[in-house]
Formats: sequence, structure tokens, C-alpha cells
Amino acid sequence: MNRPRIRIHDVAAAAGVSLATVDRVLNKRPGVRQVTVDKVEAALRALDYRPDIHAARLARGQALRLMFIVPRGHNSFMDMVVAEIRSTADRLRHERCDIELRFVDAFDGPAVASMLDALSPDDCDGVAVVAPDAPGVREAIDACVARGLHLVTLVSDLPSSHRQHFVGIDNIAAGRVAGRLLGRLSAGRSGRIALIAGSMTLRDHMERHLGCEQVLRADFPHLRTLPVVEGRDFAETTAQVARELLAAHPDIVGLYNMGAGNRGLVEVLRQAGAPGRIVTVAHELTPHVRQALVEGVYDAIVCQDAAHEVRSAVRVLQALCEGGEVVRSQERIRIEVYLKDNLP
Amino acid sequence: MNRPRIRIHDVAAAAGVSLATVDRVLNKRPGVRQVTVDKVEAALRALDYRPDIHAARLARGQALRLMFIVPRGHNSFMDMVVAEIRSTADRLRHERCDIELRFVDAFDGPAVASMLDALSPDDCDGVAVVAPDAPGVREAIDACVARGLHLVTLVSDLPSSHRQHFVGIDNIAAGRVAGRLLGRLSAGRSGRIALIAGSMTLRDHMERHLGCEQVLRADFPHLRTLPVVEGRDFAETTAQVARELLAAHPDIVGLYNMGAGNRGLVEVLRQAGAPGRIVTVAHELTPHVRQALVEGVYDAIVCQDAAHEVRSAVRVLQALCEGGEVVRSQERIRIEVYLKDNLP
DNA sequence: CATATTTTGATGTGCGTACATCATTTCCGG
DNA sequence: CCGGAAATGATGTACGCACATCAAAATATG
Repeated sequence: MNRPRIRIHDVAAAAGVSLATVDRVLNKRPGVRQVTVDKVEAALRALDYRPDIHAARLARGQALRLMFIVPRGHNSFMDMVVAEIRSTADRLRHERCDIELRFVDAFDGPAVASMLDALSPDDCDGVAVVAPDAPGVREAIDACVARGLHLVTLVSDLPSSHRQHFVGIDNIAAGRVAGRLLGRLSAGRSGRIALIAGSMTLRDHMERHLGCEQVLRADFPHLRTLPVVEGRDFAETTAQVARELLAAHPDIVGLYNMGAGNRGLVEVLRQAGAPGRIVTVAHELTPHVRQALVEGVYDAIVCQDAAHEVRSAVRVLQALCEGGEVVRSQERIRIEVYLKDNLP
Repeated sequence: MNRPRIRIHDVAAAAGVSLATVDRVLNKRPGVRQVTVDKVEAALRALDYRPDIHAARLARGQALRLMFIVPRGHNSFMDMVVAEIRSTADRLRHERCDIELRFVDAFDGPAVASMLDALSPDDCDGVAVVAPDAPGVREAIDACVARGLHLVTLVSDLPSSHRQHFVGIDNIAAGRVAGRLLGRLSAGRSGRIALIAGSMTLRDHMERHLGCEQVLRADFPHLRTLPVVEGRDFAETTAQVARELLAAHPDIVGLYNMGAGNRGLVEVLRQAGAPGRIVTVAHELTPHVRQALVEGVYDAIVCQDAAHEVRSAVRVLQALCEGGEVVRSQERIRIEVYLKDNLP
């Protein structure tokens, strides 16, 4: 069961070459004939050699340098992401991994693109970027990867790019969950479902919308959605549009906020004094949302774990940079559902 | 921002002692005066020294030996736990961490106790045990810890013992979630809630029962629970008691299975042809449960992530054994809720 | 066949810690 | 103030790998 560890020495012996040659193959250094490369690789596979990660990092001497690029600006969820990046950076400083955090103007595509364009392998080994779906960003990502940087997208994906991994959730599925919660929690009543997004142009909000509509149309035809209104992810704007919605449509039985701005929305719902009458579903477990859930102003929250996402991004980048392996099950970000009883 | 790493050398210089003395303090070796110990520890704190984990593991030479003790027998959830232990063991073999897996007769207290009693620090450095609430187990755990072994409980806790950590969920809260789901998903109908547990003597099942009753009584008084029946966590027994329940109580509007045996229960519900009429909530996302959720036979699943629990146990044991730090937020096991739309 | 070129071997160093040994200093009681 | 014990310093080795250098061998080229 517990065979002794395989070291480079064993591989060299098995392949009938010297340590130096195995080293050249392992680190893709030039000056080895193809036949020899094949021999060594065969031995590597046969013995299932895997480098001792600790010895490797120690020997490499230099720490891994990772870069996180996130939107600046006040959004409780992003605040949680940033906080986790900071604390993870703090912890990993002692594990040969330096993490730098850079902010870019919220969803300003060209700014993100030019920040990515400015990165070279001299600056860092890997990048995690919250990628807006804006012109030029995809090209900048592809160029980064072509330059030899390792890159993952975080929270917001750009599937058509060459990013090596996406750390985040499937927002269509998240929208479906929200839709089903609205349908099931509204106890069979008929009426209108109000939909609030941050902006129509945000890919993730639109995907949530799509998923929600899918489920409502298919399984809850007695619930009809109102046109999506935009809260711009600001508390004040969201409060304003929510007030207008509630005033204009007395037959609203459910409300789904696909974006941020929950502080404002919660305030309006509290004033409306309608907890229990309108089923409300929102995203992300920020402090205000949490409070609303406990009070019963919100019924359910669909959520992604910001801390898990950051840690996952770091692990994936480490694996990419060091030629390690990604444990897929560990890196799958869950679509979490919170009721007042399972708050973490 | 990026101060250079602090090494033992720096600490020695700051404390005005030699490397050897710092080493003695760090590794709690004897032969250092208290005043000197204090001096060194002050320097350690002042410089915020943290050992380079990679160098440390490399130097330690010997791999960490962890032991997992889990109940033998067929339970889909435990199968998932075991599978994850195996795959984690496989991965960590190359990271200086050996994991041994031992089985003990399911919930046979004395057997668990004697297995724990037989362990000495020569056998392993840390233990994770699925601890049944049986006579002698608590004492055996306390003795293990007293012997210098590091020990965490997994899935099933023994809060009164000296275990150093519990990896698992709060089952009362899980029961509350189930209760709220039953209440909210039953769309306001009145009637009876059927409750099935594996056994009244299992602490976690009883805790779930407690939580569920709390919520139903407080927030859904129109739903009245039936006495708990035991399915013994076997598919056949569970099917049998479920059949009897459904036959005896035509006014059942909801059913909560707190234990295992879901394969049998699903079969009965399918035959009863009542999907949509009876709200059903169960635990753990095993293959059969998953299928039932997709079909609509089950409405919601309350769940803990077996893979996460195993990885968490390993990380915590590593930290305990190596004097590292436990990242609490990372090790909090979530009470997950699954609908058909957010299946992983 | 001689020379140039490529490929391979031999060998060494450094990473930061754990752990061991032995020499030296400090301390304490008598 | 002496002797023995305790405390501390000095030093070295090992861990497994990355990376570098130079010599030796194999191969290619004209």
C-alpha cells in the first residue's frame, strides 16, 4: 500500500540516464534527443513520478507571484472578495506565494484591457481577473495567455476567451434556482413577479434572468414576470425602482433581485410592511442581506462563496504555474441556497 | 508591502541568541532557561515569524501519518466519505502525508473505543474518527488526546470529549432548514408531517428532529408531526415503514427523512405516484437521491459535502500536527440546500 | 577521418528547516 | 571559589529539487 516515494534518482535509474538528463526533461530544458525524452517520459509515467511539491517550492527559491484584478467601487459582494484576497495574501506570504491586488474602474472594459496588456511574465506568474464582457477584454486575455501568463477569470467569465479556468458559478442555473424558489415559496398564489437587475448589459444578471424565466414559464405559468428594471447595483437607485414597481403593480406576489443594491431594496420592503406577502429572492450573503433574511424580509438567498472563490482561484493558479494538478471537485463553486436557518 | 521573509536566522539575531536556541524553543526541546524562552518568543512575535512550511516538511523528512476511522457497512453517504478519503490519500501521498483508512463495525461503540485505545503516537500523528455516541468512546477519545495524538471528530461529534475539532454540520440547524422547507414548500396546506429517522439513538438524527420540530411548531402550526418511525438506515426497512405511514395517514402533506435508506423511500414514493402532493425533504446528495430530486420525487435536499469534510479534516489535522493555523472560515462546513436546479 | 556540434554525465550549490553532536559558557550550591 | 549541572553556541547533515557549469561522449558534417 505504502510504496516508497519515487524520486528523480529512481526515474534516472529506470530510464538508464543521469539525474541531469531527467532534470532537463522535467523542466523542459533544451539539449535532449527526442528518443531520450521519450525514454525518460516513459519512466516517469511507469513509476508515476510526481515531484515533491515542498522540495520543489523550496528549491525554486522565488515565490510565486499572483495578481488579482478586481473592479473598484462599492459593492458589498466585491468587498467580501477583496477582503478574502487580502487575508489570503496575508496567509500565503509565508508559503512562498505573493499576491498583489489591483483595482480597475468598475466595468470599464478598456481600462481592464490595458491593465492586462501591461502585464508581462516579469510582473507575475498568474492572474485572476474579474472580466467584464466589454470590447477588447477578450483580446487582452488571449494576449496575456499567449505571453505565457497563466490566467483565470473570477466571478464573471468570458467563455470565448483563452482563459485557462473560470472560478465562479453558472448564473443560468442560479437564475433557475431563484425561479424555482419564487415558484415554490409563493404557495400557489397567482400574480406578477418583479425582476430587478443591476444592468441589462451585465452578462451574469442577464443569465440569471434567463434561468429564472425558463423555470417560471415551464413550471409556474400562473406567475407572470414583469419587465426587468435596472437598479444599477446602487442602493438608492434600486430602492427607487422598487418603490415604483410596488406602486404600479398591486398584484406582485414575488420579487427577484438579480443584482446588488440590496440595502436599498430591503429598506423599501421593510417600509412596505409586506413581509410574508411578497416572496423575495436575492443574491449574495452580504451583511444587509443577512439581516433581511433573519427578519424575514427576504425569504431565500442564492449565493456564491466569495472566500471559496478566492481560495480556489489561488489554488488553480498555483497548479497552473507549477504544473500541478487541479482537483476539479474541489474547485467547483457551489450555487448555495440560504434560508434563515442555515446562515453560516 | 512585501517585506522580506523572516527566517530563523533573523529571529536569532533579534533575540540575541544562536540558531540552535531558537530551534530549541520552536520545537519545545528542553534545556533553555525560561528567561531565554521568553526573549525568543518575544522576538518571534515581534517579527511575526512563521516557519516556511515547505522547508519544514522537507526537513522533517518523515511524512505526516493520519488515520481515518469510519463505520463499515453500506450507507451511500459513508461510501462518498470513504471514496473521498481514498482519493485524497492518493493525492497527498506525494505531499508527505500518508493517510490510512480503517473500518469499524457500524456504530459499535466498544469496537471504536478499543480501536482508539490501540493507537499510539507510533502509529500515526493524527486521527479523524466518525464518533458514535456510545459508552466508552468519549473516554477513548480523551485518552488518545492525552497520549499526544491529535484527534478530530468527523460527521458525528462528541462535544463533551476533548476532541480538538469537529468537522461536520450543526444538525439542529439542518433540521430547522428541513422544517422550514417543509413548511414553505407545502403551499399553506394543513395536515400531517411524517418523520423517518434511522434510529432514535443516533445523535444526529435526533438533533435534526429537534430542529425540525422547533420550526414547525413555531412557524407552521397548521402542520402537525407524526411520531418518528425508524427506518434503520436500510432501504428495505425504510420502504416498509414509509408504506405503513402513507397507508395509515391519508392526511400526510409532508415527509422528512432524517436518515439514510433513501433508495427504498424513493421507490415507495414513486409507486404511490404522489409527486407534487407530498412535500419531501431528505438528507445527503447520494446518487439515488439525486435522481429523485431530478424526477421531482424529492423536493429539496439538505446536505453536507462529504468531500469538503474529508479535505477539511485533513487540513485541520495537518495544522494541528505541524503547529499551523486553522483558517476557521475555510473549515466551516455548510448546510447545503439542493433543489433540482442547483445540483452540482 | 578530423572537426564541429549536439547530447549526456558528473558534480556542486542553495533553499529553510529539523535534528544531532560536541564544545563552551553560565549558573548554582556547597 | 570550586565543581558539576544546566544552558547555550557552533557546526554539520539531511531533506528533494531547481539550476548551473564543465567535462566527456556520441553524433553529425564536410
